[in-house]
Amino acid sequence: MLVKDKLARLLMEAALQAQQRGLLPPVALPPATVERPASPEHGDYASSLPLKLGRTAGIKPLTVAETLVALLPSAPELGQVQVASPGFINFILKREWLLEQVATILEQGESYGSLDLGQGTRLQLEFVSVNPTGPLHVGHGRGAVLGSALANVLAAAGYQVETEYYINDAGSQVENFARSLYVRCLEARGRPAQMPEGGYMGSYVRDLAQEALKELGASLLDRPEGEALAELSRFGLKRMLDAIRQDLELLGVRFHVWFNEKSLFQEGQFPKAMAQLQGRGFLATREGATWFVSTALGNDKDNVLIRNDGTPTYFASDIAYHYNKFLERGFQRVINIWGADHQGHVSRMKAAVSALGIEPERLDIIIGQMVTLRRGGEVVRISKRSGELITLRELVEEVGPDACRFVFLSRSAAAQMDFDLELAKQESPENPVYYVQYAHARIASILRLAREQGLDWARGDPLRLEHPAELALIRQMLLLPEVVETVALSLEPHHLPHYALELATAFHTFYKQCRVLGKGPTSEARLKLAEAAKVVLARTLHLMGMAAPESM
RNA sequence: GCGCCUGUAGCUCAGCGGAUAGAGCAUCGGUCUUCGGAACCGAGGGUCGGGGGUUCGAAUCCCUUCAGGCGCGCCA
Repeated sequence: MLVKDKLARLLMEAALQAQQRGLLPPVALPPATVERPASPEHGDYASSLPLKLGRTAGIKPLTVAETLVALLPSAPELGQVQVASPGFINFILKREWLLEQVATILEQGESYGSLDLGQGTRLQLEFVSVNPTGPLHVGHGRGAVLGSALANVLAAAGYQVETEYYINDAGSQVENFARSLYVRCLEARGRPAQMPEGGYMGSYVRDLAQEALKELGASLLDRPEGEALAELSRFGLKRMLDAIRQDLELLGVRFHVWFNEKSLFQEGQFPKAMAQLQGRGFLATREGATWFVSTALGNDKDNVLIRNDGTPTYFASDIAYHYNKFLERGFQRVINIWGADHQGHVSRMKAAVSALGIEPERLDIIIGQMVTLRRGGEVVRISKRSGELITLRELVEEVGPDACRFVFLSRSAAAQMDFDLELAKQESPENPVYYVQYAHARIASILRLAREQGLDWARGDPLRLEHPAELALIRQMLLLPEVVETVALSLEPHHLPHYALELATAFHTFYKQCRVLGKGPTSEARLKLAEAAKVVLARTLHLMGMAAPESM
């Protein structure tokens, strides 16, 4: 149990006691929130419960605070407890307990920070899911990093996580792509042709056309158009998907499952989902099309599911897809990470899910806002269907995967972000990314040296630690489980890099002030502390999907 | 026009009901005979876009207004 939760429980016990003894009126108790005060003068944890309770109880908050403190049960974690005006209770962790945690962390090793919050809940996390009709760009990278880090954290928080990439291989964009490719093939053989409306203009289509001709043979173009298109579609999709997979791999992003949209139709999910909607009265036929009556669920308009030419819309397959996630595969929770351009899709997807009879709370949709890419002062527009683009691959190759991950992660998904390529590169030596990794490498180096010098710190006793910088470092280390909880509950991984920075700072400060290597009990204790700090740093980096280097 | 997101230090961003608003970068000044200086210590820099309100208390909640982004397809 997290320390803050334990303190909250102690407070509740004290409050109940106070009510039983008639020291507090029997009013409803507000939740005993325990938070981390901004200033260290206010202790390790603080609660404003007396301020809240004071109002409803009609008693001076300061008096409430004193009453609660007097009745507070003792606990091994708990050192001093102070009352502060106008009605705060400040908790200071017991020094011995704090120091014992060094050993606890070393025992837990890489599992330090793990929680049982999810209790094995089966959770599916779907992200990236870019149409396989072009290379990944910078914005996709953001979603990829967000998703993979979140998957790590949710797994650490006790969820049974499955990550998935949804391949849109059935829609009209795929046809559009195949046709664009076809046109480029014709052109390459000196047979001018007209690009389709909204065709894919990127130069990669030309390159792909060359490859297609080489691989499939130029005779392809003499076959009936339908056959050629089908052939090119298969070829193009395969190539694009391979490229996408490789690009993601470069960023350290992998998926458990690559799910084909087509399979929804091949395996009968689609009609089942539609039947489900029909049976629950959410379908209507108008103007030759089949509509989802989302207005019945508070949406501002209905949406077409099956066009009057009989083909299903993207929304319709997405409904079948979610039918499959929840009802066929039985995930208890589903999280989708979408780009800002899917904003309008959110409320109707939620409506669709509840129309299928699934509690909409089981579906979370995270919208990752736009990434504006800059080279120096110049803004680079990213567009897939036309013009040139900065690919994710270029970005990763220029900046490196760890720096990419760190930068993407440190902004909240809801905020648009600027990614300045020049800065990210040029910044490298002064980059926060390296600052954190450097702390880890530094510890590794110290421990190496210690071993070379034949030092043995196995019996080092952390209870000997007393320097303020040592205690501050331990306090930072103890925060990791809370950060994991925060991220798992809020689905906001951006807390991770900020924590990593604070942890690294605490270590560097300690290192500067406290000589580690040497003989004697103090050194042995400090070596233990450094080793534990390394564990926490490594875990934090790994949760972010970054390397924890032994040397740099 | 309507919906969602965002306006916090020169720049990029945290903080999203609590006690003097934080970090990184940039700027300026120190540390420099010991374990990796990719480091440490310190300083300056802010009417938290503006205006109302709720509250003992608001950057944080509500209303309004301004600015930017993204949506509002029988595209995905």
